[in-house]
Amino acid sequence: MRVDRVRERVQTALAFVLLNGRSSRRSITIARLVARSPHLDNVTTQDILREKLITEDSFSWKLSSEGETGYKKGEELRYVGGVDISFSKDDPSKACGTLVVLDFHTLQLLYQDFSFVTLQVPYVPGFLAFREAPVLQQLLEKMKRSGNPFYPQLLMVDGNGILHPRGKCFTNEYCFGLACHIGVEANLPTIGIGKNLHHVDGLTHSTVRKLLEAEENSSKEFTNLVGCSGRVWGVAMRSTQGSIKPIFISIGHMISLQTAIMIVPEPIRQADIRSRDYIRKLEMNGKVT
DNA sequence: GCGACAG
DNA sequence: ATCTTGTCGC
Repeated sequence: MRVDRVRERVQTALAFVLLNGRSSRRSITIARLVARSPHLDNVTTQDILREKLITEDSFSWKLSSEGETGYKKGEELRYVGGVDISFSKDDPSKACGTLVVLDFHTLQLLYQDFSFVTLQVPYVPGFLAFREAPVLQQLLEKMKRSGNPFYPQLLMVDGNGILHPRGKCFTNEYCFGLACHIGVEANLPTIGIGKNLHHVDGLTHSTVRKLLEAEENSSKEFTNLVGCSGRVWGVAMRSTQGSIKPIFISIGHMISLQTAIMIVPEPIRQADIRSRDYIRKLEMNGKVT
């Protein structure tokens, strides 16, 4: 529809202003829209939550790979959670939030839960959390309340962590993606994994492509995402076998990048696959309306 | 000529 | 995100 088109444009313009801190040609109109936009509350919310963000390792467990023996069972990383959302192809507002927990050693599925919701909040670049976080947090809450012993020690999130723009990208102040958001609110270590690049600090498709080619020499598995400011925002990880399209890993909460990249994104993939699979089955049976 | 940018 | 088209990037 035409209305949707216009809406989309406005939304994009709004996001542009909010993300870049500057306005385009339509600045006057946009400024008015921004003034009464609910996104402003979202900005404030992000600012507040970001105060609690921890960007270092802050957990009691250890990775089994770094120690030989001697760790008690309870001290190892065992329960790795992954969250993702899949959408109905028929109705974009109908979605299925998914939480899975895998055994980090065996990658066996220990827990899975789904939640169907109708999302009202639109997706606006930079404010993904306000659309997707609530569902995922509910799934976590539900599991925690039930006293499930497999409650995750670490959560992998389909979306970015600190690789997130909000104005002055060259400072450390403005970055707080979905993974950070969930991590802080759930008080869990989180890792953000994006399948597409969110442009931050001069990082664009071409920039990243150059970065990947620069270290092409041995096609390293991980390539640091270095922005114009010199800051490392995360890493681009090439999917196992010479795949051209990398995924983007950035820290969410209570974990360092070095630790994060040791915990490869298999869990997220599992969540993604299962979620998609699940919603398809249901739609085949006509149980989703 | 079209449109930047997580899902 | 999801579907689709076409093949590539400013």
